[in-house]
Amino acid sequence: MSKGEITRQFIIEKAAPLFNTKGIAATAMSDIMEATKLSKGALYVHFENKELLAASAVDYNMELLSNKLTNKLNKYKTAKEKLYTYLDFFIDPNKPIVFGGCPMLNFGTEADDTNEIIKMKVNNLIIKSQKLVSDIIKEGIDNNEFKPDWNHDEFATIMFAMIEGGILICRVAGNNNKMKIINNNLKKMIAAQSL
Amino acid sequence: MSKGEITRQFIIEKAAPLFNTKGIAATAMSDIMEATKLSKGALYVHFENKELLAASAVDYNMELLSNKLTNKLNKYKTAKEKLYTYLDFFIDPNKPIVFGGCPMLNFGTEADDTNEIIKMKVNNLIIKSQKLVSDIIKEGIDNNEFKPDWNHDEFATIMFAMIEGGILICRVAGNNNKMKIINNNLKKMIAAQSL
Amino acid sequence: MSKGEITRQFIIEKAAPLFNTKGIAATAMSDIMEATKLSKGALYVHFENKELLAASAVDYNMELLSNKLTNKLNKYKTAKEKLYTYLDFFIDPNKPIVFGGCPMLNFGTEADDTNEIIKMKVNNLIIKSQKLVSDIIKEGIDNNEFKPDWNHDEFATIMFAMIEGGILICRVAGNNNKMKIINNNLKKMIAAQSL
Amino acid sequence: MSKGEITRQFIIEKAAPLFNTKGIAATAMSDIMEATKLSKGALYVHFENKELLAASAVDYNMELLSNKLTNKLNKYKTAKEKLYTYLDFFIDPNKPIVFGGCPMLNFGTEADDTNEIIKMKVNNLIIKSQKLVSDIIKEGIDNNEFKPDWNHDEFATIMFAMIEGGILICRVAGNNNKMKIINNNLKKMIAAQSL
DNA sequence: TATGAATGAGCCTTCATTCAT
DNA sequence: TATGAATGAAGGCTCATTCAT
Repeated sequence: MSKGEITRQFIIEKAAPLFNTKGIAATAMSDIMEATKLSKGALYVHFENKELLAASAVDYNMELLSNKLTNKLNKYKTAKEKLYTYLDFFIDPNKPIVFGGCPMLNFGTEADDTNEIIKMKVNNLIIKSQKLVSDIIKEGIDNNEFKPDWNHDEFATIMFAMIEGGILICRVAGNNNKMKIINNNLKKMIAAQSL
Repeated sequence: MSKGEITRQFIIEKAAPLFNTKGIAATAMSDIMEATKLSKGALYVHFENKELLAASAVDYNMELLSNKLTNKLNKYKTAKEKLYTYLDFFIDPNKPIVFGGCPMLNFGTEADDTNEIIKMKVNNLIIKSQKLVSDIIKEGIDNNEFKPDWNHDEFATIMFAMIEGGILICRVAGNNNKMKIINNNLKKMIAAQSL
Repeated sequence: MSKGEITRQFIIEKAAPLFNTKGIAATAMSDIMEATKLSKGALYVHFENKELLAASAVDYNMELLSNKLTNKLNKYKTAKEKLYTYLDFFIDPNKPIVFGGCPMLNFGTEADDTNEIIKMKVNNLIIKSQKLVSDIIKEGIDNNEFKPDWNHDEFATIMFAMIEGGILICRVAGNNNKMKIINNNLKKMIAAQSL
Repeated sequence: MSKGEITRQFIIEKAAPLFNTKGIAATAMSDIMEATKLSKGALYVHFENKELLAASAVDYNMELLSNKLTNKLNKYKTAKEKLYTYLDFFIDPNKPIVFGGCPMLNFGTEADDTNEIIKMKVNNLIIKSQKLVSDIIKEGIDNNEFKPDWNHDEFATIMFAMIEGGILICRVAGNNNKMKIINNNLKKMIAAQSL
């Protein structure tokens, strides 16, 4: 990695939590200057404008979430264990895995009406996330862990939606009570499909 | 309503969709001037600062949603009908009842880390929304529409979370496909508890 | 004149000599802030952007020149006197009537490749200037001051071009020697056509 | 020419039309980077700062004009032919010999109030240009082409001024109509002095 | 020589807010 | 109440220039 690439990556890593916390519009280039201790000009050496830096930060936040989740899931073998691990991964929205909370939720709601590029980035990960769950279940069906007629696609959607909704509820409430209920109920649904 | 109150209300009505669409940080007072065709000074006669105007706009958006929903629900008698109506009320997130989409989702994600007052406002409506569903079910249980052991509180949470998550998915996707699945599955869960 | 119009005019009057001296590109809004002792925001209350302010300053400089010239000319009756007065009006390019020198020359050369609007403004005054001279001669012909076959249109062009070229030479030289020669020769040409 | 000198010359050749078109103030080092495809550092190896590069570009533009003109003139023998060729050399200000138009006019008007060094460079060429014409006429007088009492110095000034003024008029107008008139009249004046 | 990362002053512009009218 | 002129901090961005490599 060249010096430029190192700095570029460094900027992204410092900017990502800012954007995910305050939002894109409310994060100023001067906030990123402060966080990186870099000069204004240095930021613009590596990013043509704020929008492109924000887009990179969105990517970074989403990849961070994806990678951390994938790493966790890879430690488990059975589909059921994987699904439970997935659910527990999101159990504490007030102490989130990615600083600032779920980037799909944060950037998705900020960008839906105003930023087509970021909207598409978020959409891609939302689709990928549901596919991940759906594929785990499919695997579980093939391994005779789950009932063969379980509609894995629909359940993946339901599970994803419930988790995101749960994150919203809990972050706004300031506690994770409702996520525990959601987590519990999803586990029950999974158990109900287990053989 | 005095003339002042009329103007104040007029400002809120024009500002509310702007805040709900662009977000609070990205909405400038000049945007509201343009939308209302009022002068800078006129805005500040009625609202001490942007934050208070934003707070009023948040209230307005949330009340608008609440009222429209309540009005719809009041047209139905049975709990089941009410629940189904509730679900169908959110069936089209890309042509939302409140311009800009669900204010709980929009303002909740923007405010969770940065604006305690708005965070609390959103939290109150989230709680109220779940209570509304929970109470409908309770009533249904009393009326022998639903099984008496249905955990109405938990279902209200699940239903709320799934709808909000569904809104996110659909607005970002640009289509309502996933909400149909969510709607369908929730109706099945309700039917499963019906007597 | 409303307060706003007064301020607007005041800004133009202070900005005009700056633009005419340094050029549009080299004149910063901060230069105008200093010259007017107004705040940055105040400037933008009255002018949408620098380009529009510059355009107004160009207009002002050109009108100033036009008006001063016209006033001078109006003091004389005969066409010959008017032409001589016109020539003497431009006799000292290093102490120009309009601060910074001839705006047609200054803005014309800066704008010809880069700013269509200003280019057109300058073109209009150049045409008007030649017409002014041409019309004076025509009047002189009608009054039997000048030979009837004098090509007044062509002479107006020649005279205008020679004056502008003379301004260039003299401003760059730092003295008015060459303008005296030009002035002299033009007067001889006029005398040669006099009856 | 060493490699360094080749690069230096290359930079000047690419920068010269930019400066002559946009003006010195409005031409950024980054414009020159783009035009040369050279790095920031490479530019500063060859030129201490923008001002010195601009000065070199001014020189280059003026020498280019001078050389092209001299080459043309050298093809002719008689003074009259030379004068006519000189005039025709400037017949099309909207498709100028030097890209961006006459550098004396462009840099003279930009520099007169702000840049003493460039002002002097322009002044030198203006003087030299007039001397060139004056010397041609002097030669013509010695060769009995022209009347011996023709004031060659004064005519050189008049001719130079008229051409520069004509360039201004035509570039701003976007057509060469007036230069044709100027060209024509100057030729008539020359013819009037021919034996 | 040449690169391009880094600087920081300065650019034009927008912002929320104040206040005389 | 309402206007809109005025403020000045802050916004995103560009500039000429420096310097380690």
